[in-house]
Amino acid sequence: MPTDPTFPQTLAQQKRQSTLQLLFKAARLCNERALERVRAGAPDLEVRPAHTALFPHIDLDGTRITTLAARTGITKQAVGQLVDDLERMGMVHRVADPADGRARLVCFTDAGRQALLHGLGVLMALQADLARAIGPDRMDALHEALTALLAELEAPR
Amino acid sequence: MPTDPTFPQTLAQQKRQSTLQLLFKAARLCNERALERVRAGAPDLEVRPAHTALFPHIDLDGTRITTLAARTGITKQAVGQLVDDLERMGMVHRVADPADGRARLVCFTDAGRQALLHGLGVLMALQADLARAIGPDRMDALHEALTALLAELEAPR
DNA sequence: GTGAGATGGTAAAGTAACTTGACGAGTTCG
DNA sequence: CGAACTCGTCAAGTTACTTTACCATCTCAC
Repeated sequence: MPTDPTFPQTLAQQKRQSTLQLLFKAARLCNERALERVRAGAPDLEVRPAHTALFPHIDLDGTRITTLAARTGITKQAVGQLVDDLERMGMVHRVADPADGRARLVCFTDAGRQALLHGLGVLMALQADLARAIGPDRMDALHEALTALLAELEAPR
Repeated sequence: MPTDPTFPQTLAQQKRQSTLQLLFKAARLCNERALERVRAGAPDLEVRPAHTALFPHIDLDGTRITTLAARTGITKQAVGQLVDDLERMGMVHRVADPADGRARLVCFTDAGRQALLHGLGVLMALQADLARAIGPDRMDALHEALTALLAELEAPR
């Protein structure tokens, strides 16, 4: 019984909600769902959202902290902290970069690679479930529109 | 499997990126863009993303903290903190709820209403720009797909 | 080759945006 | 009336970052 049954005139409830607001909300909820499922599959897993956001940017043959920072759009210090966590969990390890004495490469361990595949599977399963719910055509349209949107958003200005 | 040459180098580099990953990225970038524009319009504005997220849920005739918490999906304590900030900035004020001695209604000040309209305008302008860039049809499809997706995501389980 | 700067990474502390837990004042209902 | 619930706040903790400062290494012009 959260609120009165009559719809309040908040600006969140205009006749046609802003598409961008929909986008924000959908992203938040999808993220929540995916994490729920990951945790359901591995109850004592202490990998947090920030860590999973890093995973897809680590190359299989290792990636520098600085590169990861550039790819994710956060500072190298922040990446360093996340890598510290992941190293403690045994998901990645740092190895010296043979090409540069200053640099170190963040590499997956076997456990890390396995977790990566598991996470990817969960994401794809969630996507499949959602596609079934809203119809594959809508999901395709969503994919197409988002691809175009990202091309525009990432375009140099 | 990791040595299989067809295995993607990083998850971000698959041939067809996960639609959900696209969704996450698009949301993040849109949010960034919108904030950029708001700040460009009002350089010394100290309203932060968390505050703006609260704005659209405040009814014009006032809303309780508890109601705001339910609408935004965060705790009432967190809402209380945000309202403290907004009150200090002169955007909202708390008035006693005549219907319930425990409750207080969060109401906009004139300055708050003005800021609300400004922010909404920025969001709509960004959306219009993006629609022009990717084509109105794609934007409509995006809107339609997201609406369906949200209906599914918010459905009680 | 060598010194000036750029680059890779770490350390420490601060901040934003939350959370959990405890609690007192006010309301509703059996 | 009293028990149970609800509204809001205070306090402390957590997550996910950031800014500032710093050293080690590399690159390049001279």
